[in-house]
Amino acid sequence: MFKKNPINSHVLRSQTGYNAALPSLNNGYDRSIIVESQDLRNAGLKVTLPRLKILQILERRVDERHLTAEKVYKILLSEDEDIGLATVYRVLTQFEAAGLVTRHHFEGGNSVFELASGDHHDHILCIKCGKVDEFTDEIIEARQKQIAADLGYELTDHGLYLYGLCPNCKAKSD
Amino acid sequence: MFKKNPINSHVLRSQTGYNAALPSLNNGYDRSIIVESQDLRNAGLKVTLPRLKILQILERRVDERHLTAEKVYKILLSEDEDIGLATVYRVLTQFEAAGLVTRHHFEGGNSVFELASGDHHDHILCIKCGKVDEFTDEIIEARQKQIAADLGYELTDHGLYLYGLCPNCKAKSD
DNA sequence: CTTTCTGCAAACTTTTTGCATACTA
DNA sequence: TAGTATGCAAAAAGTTTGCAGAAAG
Repeated sequence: MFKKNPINSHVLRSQTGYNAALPSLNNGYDRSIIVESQDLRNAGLKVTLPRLKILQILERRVDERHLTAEKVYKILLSEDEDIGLATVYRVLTQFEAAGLVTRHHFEGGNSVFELASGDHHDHILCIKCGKVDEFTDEIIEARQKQIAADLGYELTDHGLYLYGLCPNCKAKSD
Repeated sequence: MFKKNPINSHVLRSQTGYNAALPSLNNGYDRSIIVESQDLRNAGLKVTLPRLKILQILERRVDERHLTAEKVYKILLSEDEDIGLATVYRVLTQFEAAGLVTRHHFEGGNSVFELASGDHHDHILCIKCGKVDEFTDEIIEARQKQIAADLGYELTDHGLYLYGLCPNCKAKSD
């Protein structure tokens, strides 16, 4: 992996073998390397530094859960991780295949990735600031199923995207 | 425009001046050059051969209303039109700005263009053969507005995409 | 030790842009 | 004729891939 960052390499290596947490190496963010590592193993992926870091970045983003590959890459750079953009794409694609993350194609065409949270939800995006909120609606879900059935389709997936001005931007534009 | 196709250049030129239809030059598809030309003018666009041809292609596709720029380009090529891909992109973008076409980002990220038909509708796509059906549902529309309002958003647009197996593909996979 | 993974660079795909020439009105 | 549009080629932007070296198990 041509690492420049021995500390993080160590974090990774240290937990090999399912041993306990490493408080001294904890950077304040990753409180669950063990859990994350297990997530990776469960997904059939080897535990590697890039995968762990990317997974952590996705988990850490409680406020901005939708990230582009580029954004993930920049976050990695800002944390002095020497992980290539190609690897970010590969890892995110693997995560998607493993069901760990979901890929969306918001307006504009770029892929954005979001930690798969199990529960289905739809999105509403602010066209001005890019804010993304999530919601679910049983009525819409039910209608979708009905519509697919009426048209003779076997529904496998669906995406609902609402676009508009978020409360903040709406206030500013007044 | 560096035309190689004098016949079509002529079609275009002949109708300059709002004169009548040109049956002898009618290729069997474009029954309304005059109407289309007026559509372009109304959109604030000059009437040019590329714009006319692209508009006609979009209008002609009753069965497959959603085309990528690449697809439009290939159709043009197959009709011996000497129109560049860059122009196709430019024209489609202009059409979109003028409200003549709608741009979608179906799964996969590529832009697909569809003639704007005035009425709003959503899409259901076959993940196997690429078939696209359209539908509208008042209940869903109403819920969307309600959800946006509840979240404090001012709704400007929305897209609902259902993915599944169309009746044909479903039958085949049985 | 074997298999899998990663960094890098190069290839690809889709879309946009600059510029000289050609066309519309 | 003035101003806009187009073709071509080159540039961008986003994403994927080949390969040799490195890490995981």
